[in-house]
Amino acid sequence: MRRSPRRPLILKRRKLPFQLNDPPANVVPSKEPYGRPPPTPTPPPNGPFPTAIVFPDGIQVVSHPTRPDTQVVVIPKTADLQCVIGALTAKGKEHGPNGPNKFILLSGSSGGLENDSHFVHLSEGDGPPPQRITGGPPGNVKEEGVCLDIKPLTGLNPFNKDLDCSPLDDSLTNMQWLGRMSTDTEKSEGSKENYSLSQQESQETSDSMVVEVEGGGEAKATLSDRPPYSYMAMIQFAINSRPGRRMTLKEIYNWIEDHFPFFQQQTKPGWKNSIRHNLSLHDMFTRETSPDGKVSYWTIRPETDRCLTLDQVVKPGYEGTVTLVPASRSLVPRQEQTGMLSSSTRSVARGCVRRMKPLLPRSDSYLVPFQLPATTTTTSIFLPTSYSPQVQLRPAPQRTRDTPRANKRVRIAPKVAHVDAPAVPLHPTAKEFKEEPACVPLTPRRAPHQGGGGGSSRRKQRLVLPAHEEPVLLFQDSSFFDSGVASDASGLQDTQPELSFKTPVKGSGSSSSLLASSTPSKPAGWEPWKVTPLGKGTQRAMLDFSPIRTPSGPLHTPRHTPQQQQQQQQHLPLQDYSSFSFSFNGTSFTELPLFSSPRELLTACGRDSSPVGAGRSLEGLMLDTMNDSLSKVLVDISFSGLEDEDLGTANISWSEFIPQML
Amino acid sequence: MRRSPRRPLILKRRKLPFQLNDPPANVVPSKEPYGRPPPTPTPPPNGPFPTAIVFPDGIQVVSHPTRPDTQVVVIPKTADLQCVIGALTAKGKEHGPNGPNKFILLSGSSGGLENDSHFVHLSEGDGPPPQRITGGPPGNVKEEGVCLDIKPLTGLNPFNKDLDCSPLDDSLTNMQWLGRMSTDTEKSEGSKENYSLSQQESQETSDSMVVEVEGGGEAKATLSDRPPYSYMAMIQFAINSRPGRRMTLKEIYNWIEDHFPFFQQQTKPGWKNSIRHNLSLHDMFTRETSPDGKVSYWTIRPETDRCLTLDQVVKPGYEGTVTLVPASRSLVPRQEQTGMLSSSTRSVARGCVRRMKPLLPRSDSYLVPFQLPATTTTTSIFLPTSYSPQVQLRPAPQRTRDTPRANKRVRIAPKVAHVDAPAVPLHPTAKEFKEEPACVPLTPRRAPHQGGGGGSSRRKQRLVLPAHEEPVLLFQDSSFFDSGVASDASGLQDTQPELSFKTPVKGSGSSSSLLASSTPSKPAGWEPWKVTPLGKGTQRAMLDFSPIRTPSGPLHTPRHTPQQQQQQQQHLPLQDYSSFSFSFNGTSFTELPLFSSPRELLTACGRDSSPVGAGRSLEGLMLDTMNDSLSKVLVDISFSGLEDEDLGTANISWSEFIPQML
DNA sequence: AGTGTGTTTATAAACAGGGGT
DNA sequence: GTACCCCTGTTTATAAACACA
Ligand SMILES: [Mg+2]
Ligand SMILES: [Mg+2]
Repeated sequence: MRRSPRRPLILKRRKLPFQLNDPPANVVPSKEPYGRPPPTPTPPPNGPFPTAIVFPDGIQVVSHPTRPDTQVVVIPKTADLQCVIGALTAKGKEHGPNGPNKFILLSGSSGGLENDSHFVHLSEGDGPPPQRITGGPPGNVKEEGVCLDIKPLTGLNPFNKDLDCSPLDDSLTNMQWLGRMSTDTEKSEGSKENYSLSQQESQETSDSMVVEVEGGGEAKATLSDRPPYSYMAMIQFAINSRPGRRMTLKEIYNWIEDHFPFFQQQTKPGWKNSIRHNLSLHDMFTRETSPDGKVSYWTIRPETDRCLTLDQVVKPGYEGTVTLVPASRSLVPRQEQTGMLSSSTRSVARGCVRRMKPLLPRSDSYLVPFQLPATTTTTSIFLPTSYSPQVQLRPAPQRTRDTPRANKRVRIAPKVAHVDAPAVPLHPTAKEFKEEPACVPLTPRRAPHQGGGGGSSRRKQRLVLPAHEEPVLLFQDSSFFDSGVASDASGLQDTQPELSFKTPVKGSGSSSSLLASSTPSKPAGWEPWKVTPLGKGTQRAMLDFSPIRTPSGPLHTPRHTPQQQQQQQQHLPLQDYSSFSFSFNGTSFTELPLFSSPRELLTACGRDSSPVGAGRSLEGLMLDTMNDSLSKVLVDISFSGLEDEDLGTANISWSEFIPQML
Repeated sequence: MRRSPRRPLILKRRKLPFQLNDPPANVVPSKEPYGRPPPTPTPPPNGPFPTAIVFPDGIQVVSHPTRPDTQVVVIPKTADLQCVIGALTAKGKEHGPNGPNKFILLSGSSGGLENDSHFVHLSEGDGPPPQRITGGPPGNVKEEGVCLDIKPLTGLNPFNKDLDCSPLDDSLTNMQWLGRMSTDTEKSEGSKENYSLSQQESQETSDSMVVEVEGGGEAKATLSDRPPYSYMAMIQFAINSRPGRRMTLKEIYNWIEDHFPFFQQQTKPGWKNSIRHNLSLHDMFTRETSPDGKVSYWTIRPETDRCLTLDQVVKPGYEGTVTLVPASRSLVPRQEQTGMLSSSTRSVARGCVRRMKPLLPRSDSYLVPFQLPATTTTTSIFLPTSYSPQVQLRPAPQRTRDTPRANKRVRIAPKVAHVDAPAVPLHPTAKEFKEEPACVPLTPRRAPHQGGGGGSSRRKQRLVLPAHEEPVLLFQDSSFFDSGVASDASGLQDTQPELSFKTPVKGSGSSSSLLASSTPSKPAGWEPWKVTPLGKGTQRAMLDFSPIRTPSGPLHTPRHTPQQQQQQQQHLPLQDYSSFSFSFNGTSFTELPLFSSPRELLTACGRDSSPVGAGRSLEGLMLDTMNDSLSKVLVDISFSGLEDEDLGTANISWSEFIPQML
């Protein structure tokens, strides 16, 4: 029934199409009613889970079909929270620290696993201070880089505190090459492009060669599967992998081919067209010219650069992401890919014409990427710790009974236009920041809809303006996790708490100092009124993005007391939540160490062109948390040491909010 | 060979594909070399011109196949300029003021008419003060609206000075309804949508009903042909047709269907998807919400609104553009189109599934649209005369022999972010404006590439930054007209000299007063250096957009002395060029009352989101004038009174530059 | 449950223009 | 010197996935 072979590949909430290379049918769709889009084909349901262990209240825990360290917990709506926690605890302890320690929580409401399940994958380091991944040689690290460990959590036990993260044991998520990029900064740029290309790439990926591609599980995606990242994401990965944070088009091609071998196998160059298209389309990518005017480099506009790198979004289930340039590729001259060969030589290379496979859905979830400012490169772009992405682990609010729904107040930190000049000083004294005004200068556009009252609720997807009339955004019940925050893991679609979240609450407005670098001045000519406040009225869930714990040191974000002025809830110090903790709000998670998925990291700034458009960049912090059901939740739970204390902490949060939800 | 039925429709430089409804072939293109896009199919050549009159030097004048008032002049490269002028004069006098008075100038170099000829259609009023089209009732005109007459020039004789332009005799380019929109402002908005819709539309198009659709020529496009406008253009037409300059989605649908019946005939709703896509994609379209929050209106961001209306781009050759809601349609409830009918009712309406036809190329050329600020509506958006689009008719510079090529200096006025508040005062004292600095505040982004010297020559299409190191842009020889300025008339693709051109030359920067409304402040965080200066280095031709003569009064732009600081040429007062005059530069037209085509009007602001992005809005003023050959030029020459004086004026310009060209 | 509206991504393609052969 | 081809870059069109009211 699918008519077009060119069906767009949607990274978000993929319906697991998995139909690859359908021949160009091009059937004339004479059956579709006029004015109505063709119905979305229903994907076949996922395979049943093999082994199910039934806990009290009907809670079932089954192994994930593809991820050995993950289990799926099917929770009936009638299940008791204590049973859920008990089951999770039991399972968490079952295999010890090396056993499966990730759980996908699924609501059993719809009679089992739904084929269009949207998983939220929360990966949160729960150890004492999380390990910090420093960028390569220690000398290259200019500031305190912040790294939230997103690995299978095997490194999160209290003993794994090595700061360089080099020997992670999961080969599929190997991040050894993380620190390699810091060396040889700005080396051989603009000269001997082919050679320097190989140098840089081999340098970047030399350690990756140790990864065994064949070592994967049975159902895992192969190397040649299409990566679950959008073109925009991959381009960012590529560019940010370079010390200079710039790349020529050819280098981008090559980087993507090297890291996502799927594209090597494409016989048609359409994907390159798409790369170019994305570069041009999205304003976040700008072109610079070498001093001699000979070479064009693509860069990421600093205001919009969230320093996304592949390592931050590396997904264990997808092997291709970690993969590696085969030695034969990374070291040989790349004439073939770069068009250095004559056209006749290239002509013979073409063979069977194969269409692009649709994007592979992430097998089940993805680990949330975090902005690791300059940990992988020695670029001048470096964020002081106070600017680093942080997620505040907030305690569950003392949910008063007043508002039946939509009472969890969570704020989204405005995207602080990322100052990538090293001249930007650290702001260890960030505690003086006021909260609301921080948003205001950042949102000159898409401004607070101060016009009419209601305003439409239709949102620019994932853009929510912290309207100044409601700087504190409200959660709505059962809207948090379903298909929302991390979506279905189909490729970097979520928001990331980038930089330190001012979590500006309405009130004093002194936070502009950090924000001055982004978009301090409201552009003339822009009229904030009347613009439909995206997400207004119907906005459901907001993450309280607060400074996360600084990985290797004390928290740099003491001034985070966001909602206090407008909320009755207590705000606990962050340290109390350094371990796994999240909470439900009503029937949904409400305040969470939720790392919004990197989606907005990738999308928010894409089309925005102006620094004043940082108002639009703020869209990047909107969470995809506006769903109504918490039927499907994927949560990585780390039983780092299996201490009951940690579980107890989690227990507090859960026990407080899960009852409403289940 | 064309593989995909979904071939995009390119409005610019259409190759006259005219292949409509090619069945979904989807042939596997096994013959295309790897890495190389399939070759563009060569369209069949245009039909031969029937009757040719040969003038000395081999100059041939033939009747245009489709436009009765147009003749095509094929000029061999060896032809003498005087012969060209003589031929044009003879032909111009041949039929008197009512005879054919438009000429398409074609270079005979390539052995005749090329099938991919790109015509530049210059329509320039040459009478004394050109008539002004006032917006409807005189009382509604708030400022001196500027209207460059783009009609068949029959109204440009010195006797046709009526200010309301109502009785234009060309039915195909009927603009009678221009003034009608001014009445009933803000009428019945948001209430009884269907009814008010009909009201507004019938009001808008009531006079258009007199247009005879069947009266066209033999080869003319029919009503159901696809309009030559992009979706973005049509949306702007639609929205700007409303007094409030806002429309709901349904209204946009209906407006487009009414004015472009082609879309009525579409059985598949893909075009609506495209409408929605364009609304979302382009930042120039924003959504507003009614005070009660019930209705969403789509608006055009004021900074980016150039007030384009269909009447400004009305093209005589395309009947669909002027056409008119049949009475049966505009007055009946529009349930069928607006989805008011039940789905089952709609279902029966679907019949044969027909694919969208590709965009019709403009039959030959198009009349350049001008921004007629608020002439069609009584909206508050109204440009004072000094802000109105203006083209300066500059004298041919005394071309010194110094630079063999690229010596014509023409500047592009930065797009002054369009102040649509009537509060903006006129600036009759605009002569004090300095030239360069005006550009600077407008181009905070895409800024002057002050990094390396050369910079890449690849441009963001039609965006040229007046790099501050070269505020005066240079023409390159034979680069002006071919496919450039007005392109091939495929749909609103060109730049328009919008607002008054500050033509900021490097030097004193006092022009910011007018610019203050647009984007006075450079956004923080934006780093202008290193951005590849689009069009730099290889930019070929720039139009010297200077204030055009005010239609019904003295010129309001006395301060136009753009290049003088940096050029050796004399700058004549504008009044000297009030009549037809244009000149060649080297082998190309150089300084010209050239109205860049409306393309940039439509495209420049589309994706830009920020007022600071006015720097990007400046792209809108980039001309598509970067071609290398002047092989094909379409020029409307108006022999308004057939006075030899007028021709003499033209003669001066021509004689000075045509020799190098031909 | 279905439709309409809105947001994004993917893909193909037209075309410009530089540079190489 | 020119024609042709490839590469890079810019836009537009179209389909589709998905959110959400
Ligand atoms: Mg770009
Ligand atoms: Mg928009």
